[in-house]
Amino acid sequence: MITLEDIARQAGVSHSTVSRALADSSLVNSDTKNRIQLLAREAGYQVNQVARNLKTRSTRTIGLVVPEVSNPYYPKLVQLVADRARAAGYNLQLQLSGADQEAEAACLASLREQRADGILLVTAEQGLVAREQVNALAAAGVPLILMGWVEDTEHLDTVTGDDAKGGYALAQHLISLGHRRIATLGKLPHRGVHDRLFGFNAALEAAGIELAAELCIVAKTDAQVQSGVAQLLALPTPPTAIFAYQDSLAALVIGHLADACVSVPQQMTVVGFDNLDLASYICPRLTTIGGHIEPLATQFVNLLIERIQKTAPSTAPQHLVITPQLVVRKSCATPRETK
Amino acid sequence: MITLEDIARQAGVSHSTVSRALADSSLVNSDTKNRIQLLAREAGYQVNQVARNLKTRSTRTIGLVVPEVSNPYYPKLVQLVADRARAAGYNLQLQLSGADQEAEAACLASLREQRADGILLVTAEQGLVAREQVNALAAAGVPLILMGWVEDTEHLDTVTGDDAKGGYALAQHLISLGHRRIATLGKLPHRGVHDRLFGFNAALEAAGIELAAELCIVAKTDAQVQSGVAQLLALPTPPTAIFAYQDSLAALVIGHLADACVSVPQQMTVVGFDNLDLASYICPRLTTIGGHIEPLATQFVNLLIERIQKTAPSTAPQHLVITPQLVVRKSCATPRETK
DNA sequence: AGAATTATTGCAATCGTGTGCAAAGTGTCT
DNA sequence: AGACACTTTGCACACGATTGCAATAATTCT
Repeated sequence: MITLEDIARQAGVSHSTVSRALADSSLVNSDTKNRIQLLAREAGYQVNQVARNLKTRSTRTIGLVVPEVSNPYYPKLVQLVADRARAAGYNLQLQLSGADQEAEAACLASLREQRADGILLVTAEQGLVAREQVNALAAAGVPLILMGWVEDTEHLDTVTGDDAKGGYALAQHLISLGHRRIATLGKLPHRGVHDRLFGFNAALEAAGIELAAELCIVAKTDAQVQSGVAQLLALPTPPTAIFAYQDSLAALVIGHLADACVSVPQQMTVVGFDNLDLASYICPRLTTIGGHIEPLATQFVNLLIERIQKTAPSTAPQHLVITPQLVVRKSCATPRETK
Repeated sequence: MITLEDIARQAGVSHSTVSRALADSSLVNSDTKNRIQLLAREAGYQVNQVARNLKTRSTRTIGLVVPEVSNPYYPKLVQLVADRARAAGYNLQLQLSGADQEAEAACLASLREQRADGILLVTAEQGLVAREQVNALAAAGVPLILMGWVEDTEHLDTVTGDDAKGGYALAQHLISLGHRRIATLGKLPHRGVHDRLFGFNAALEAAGIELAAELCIVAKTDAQVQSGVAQLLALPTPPTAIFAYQDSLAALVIGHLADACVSVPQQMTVVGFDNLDLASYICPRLTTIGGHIEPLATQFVNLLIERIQKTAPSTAPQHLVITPQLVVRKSCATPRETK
């Protein structure tokens, strides 16, 4: 691998001059500068960023920690973050913390060892697993932004979607269509007042609709969804609408309904959350909540870069909240009883 | 940020001893070793990998270049590669070359500057855009594996799915169901004998089925798919089956067929390619070609690591080919005319 | 006891850059 | 001609680790 020294020897100057010439410094004679630049280009010189990073104490790298990229929510986020990072001149070091974030601490440790200039940490259902490390990083002054709502993070920068508001809007939509018996299907018990299920239920309560326990299905895997759907259909009075915690679950629900010869939306209304690409792939196209991922990603990266470059208007922890929007498509209808 | 020197001062030894102690070298007294290790842990010392990388001339990082992660094919690959890389103790630097690979050269340059130990390059429809850089890297001895079939790469290590064989199997399946008038819908003119469309058409020809020009639709975007489907349905004798170049296109096709009140598979058979997760999400679940991505990813990473560690059985360029399998689900039926 | 061996430790160089500072060179002005 | 300013260049150190080699201390052997 060819170094500054090699070019210097070839040009008959010192490596300092080559360094300055390639940095286009005004301290070198423009003739020699051109000569050196040409020489370097011909020789195929590529700067050794490792050495540069050591010297400059900066890597122009941001670390992005997400649980996985199998779940289609995350790739969308990764793509947006990667694009914005690149536009700002940063490299992206991707770290996958595992479906249950079990490797979160290891990811952060690795990023810290690599001296990433800043870290974007996306939490999921498990919350903030590596709380100690995050606090240590924050204490050490490493720029770090958290995505997703987690308890006790007032001292950290956070970017969050207003899931509760999204859930609320979704429920209102179903109620306005005339639905009264509405099932929810999703993950384990939700994460408090900032959760989409919480908002959804809040709207139901506000409309005076009872939350029947038999209409709350806990399901994550395809098999669980299948049995959940079967369970709902077997009820004496089945629901007329199902809210799935996320689009991919909604897609599975629709599949299992089709297997049971229940057509969507004629015989059952189904809604999801996140407006992933698959929401417009599947049939019928899904009514869902969307528009939050893009601004989330943008703010996520922007805030981090402000922190890295210390150009943020305030040094106080920021808590950005993005409000998502209802996206109406074809998976909802008025309940069949009222038809 | 705390350094070896700091720990050394605190322990009253030289930084060399600290370095050895943390590397668990047998050259240091086990008492001092323990003392130093404890001290380092308490002080929250994290090795500076940048400095280490410079000295050891290795980064334990592999660069992965993919066009994008919006297209659901790539996240699946990224996930598998990331898991295997982590298992082997390597970090992953993700580089997105853009939907049209326009930034491919920049990605490679960046990875080279960062001194990645090895590079995994995934090409797409555009082929190998940054051919010069790849040849330069290969000449410089940087381990690099190519995924995807591209012309004139006999001198490089490659890992490829046998797309033609997959296409062939798919066509045979449709033929065996009785289909004779079969449309193909996909990207721009295909890439020769290694392409899925090529294999598909080869099977049709082998069965003596004519390839009508009006049944070959070129489409990439949703709008193009929509008009393509409309075009097919408007034919005097429409096809009884449609082969979409990839699963996501098949999903769109199914959506537009539904809009036109054509039910799948009763009135139209549809097949895709790749067996992405969405193939089992959508309704009806998609018959497709699959099983290749996992072995592709595994071989991809394994071969690279063998190259990096110079443990490969042969130094000659390897050309690994993975044969995919037919995955039969619910999107195919016998043609309606014969019912 | 003295020599030889072994166990520990520190010194110093190195990886490839960036950069403050001094030195040398060039040109201008009085 | 000499003082001065300005341009251009190189020296040398630093970034934070790893590691060969020499030096010292501890132990064993004759």
